[in-house]
Amino acid sequence: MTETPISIQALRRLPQYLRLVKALRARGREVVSCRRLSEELGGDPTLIRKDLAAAGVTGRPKIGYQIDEIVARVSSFLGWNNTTDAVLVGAGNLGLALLGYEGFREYGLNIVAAFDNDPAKIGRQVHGKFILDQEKLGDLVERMHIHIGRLAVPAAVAADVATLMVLSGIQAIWNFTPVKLDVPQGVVVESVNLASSLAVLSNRLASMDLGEKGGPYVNHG
Amino acid sequence: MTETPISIQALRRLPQYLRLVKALRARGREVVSCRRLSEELGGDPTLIRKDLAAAGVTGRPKIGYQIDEIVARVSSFLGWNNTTDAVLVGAGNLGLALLGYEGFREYGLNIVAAFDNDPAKIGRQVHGKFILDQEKLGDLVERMHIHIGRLAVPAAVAADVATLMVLSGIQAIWNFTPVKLDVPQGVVVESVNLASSLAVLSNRLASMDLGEKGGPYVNHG
DNA sequence: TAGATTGTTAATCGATTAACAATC
DNA sequence: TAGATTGTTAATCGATTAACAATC
Repeated sequence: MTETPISIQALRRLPQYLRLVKALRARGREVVSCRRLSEELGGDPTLIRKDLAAAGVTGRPKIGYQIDEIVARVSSFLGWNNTTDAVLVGAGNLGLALLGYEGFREYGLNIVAAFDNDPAKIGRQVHGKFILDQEKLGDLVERMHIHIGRLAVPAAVAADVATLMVLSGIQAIWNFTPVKLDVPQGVVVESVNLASSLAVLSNRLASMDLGEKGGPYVNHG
Repeated sequence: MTETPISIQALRRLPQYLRLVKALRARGREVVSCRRLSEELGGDPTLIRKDLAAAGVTGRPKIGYQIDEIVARVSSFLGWNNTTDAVLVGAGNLGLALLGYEGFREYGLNIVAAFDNDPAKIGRQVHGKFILDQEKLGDLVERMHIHIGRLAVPAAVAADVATLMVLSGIQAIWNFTPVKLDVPQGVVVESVNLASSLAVLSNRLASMDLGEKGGPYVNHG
């Protein structure tokens, strides 16, 4: 229990290692070295070694890392080896897309239902999932022991709906709105901040156009 | 031209300041201090001062910052004061949601059309935008002088479609796939990495459940 | 004026990178 | 064995925070 807690940055890199080694495994590879990973993803090999060590993966000198072990340990470290149920709050454009997006399956996240307060939407079924009355969020959360909720409502009501989620028993909010949420201690919020991402893209495109052709190319993919 | 280039981190914070001061302005405020911003968003007041300075905003001792000036300078610094045309490649669930999502208007990004290679989708119109044949991407990009493309195709074809985008003249790819894209120098890639975001959320929820109740609450919203 | 607040330089902190010893 | 690669400790680098001078 004296292990140093992993840094947010390292945590953000783990899924990329996981995805890459799964691809390598699909092509028949069984072991991989840090140098190889670093060539594919960028970043210093030592950094990758530290990240893997933090997730509990150990390699063998001269051999490298067993790909199966990376997959097993990293998946388990992230809690992605068994399925986690979650709910979606907000069945607008963005919300419904998140409902239909298959990509989340890979991460072991299963949306059991969507919630909205629009009577026109309540009762409908989209991508095989029911849209339920927001009022019933607490019932379902308690009954199915849900911990995670994705928030995808209009910005104007984000704060209020987040409060409702917390009162309903949600412990982790995956926030797809641009609003900074104020939640009580014990509740975690992780925001997908599209505006921040676009700011980085706009700025880099602008510097590029201004003739920063000599600068090193950096791909933060 | 000797200005220190702004850090990625600072860049990511700017949209949050922008959003908050716009909200304050809507409530009739005309000036704001760093301390106030820091109380609302978290983070050290000095950091906010440096971020604003990097975007060209100057305040006045004892007074604070003119909200109108923050809005004007930060918007212009990010290039969000005039509309930029962009295209969307990939008209699946996620792609269509991004097409319909109104939130991007605020950032001055206007999607002029979507592209796909599925004959069943080509020619259809969604959210008022046409879905065109992927083959015609180059034509439109050239004709309308488009620089930015959003990539929202299945992971399996992401690399190939990215190559097509680059060949078509796209200079900045906003990447919504989990794939690390390899692009030539001069092309910028910014990825919205949902897996990374979920990794952070999963991990924080897990540490919370393990009884890390004494730890400081951190909201990365 | 006195106090609040900005602007800027210096100190701290943490993440990344480099160096090198251990080892299959 | 010799060389490649991991694991780990030390050095570097950059971002954040603290201190303090300038000023409305």
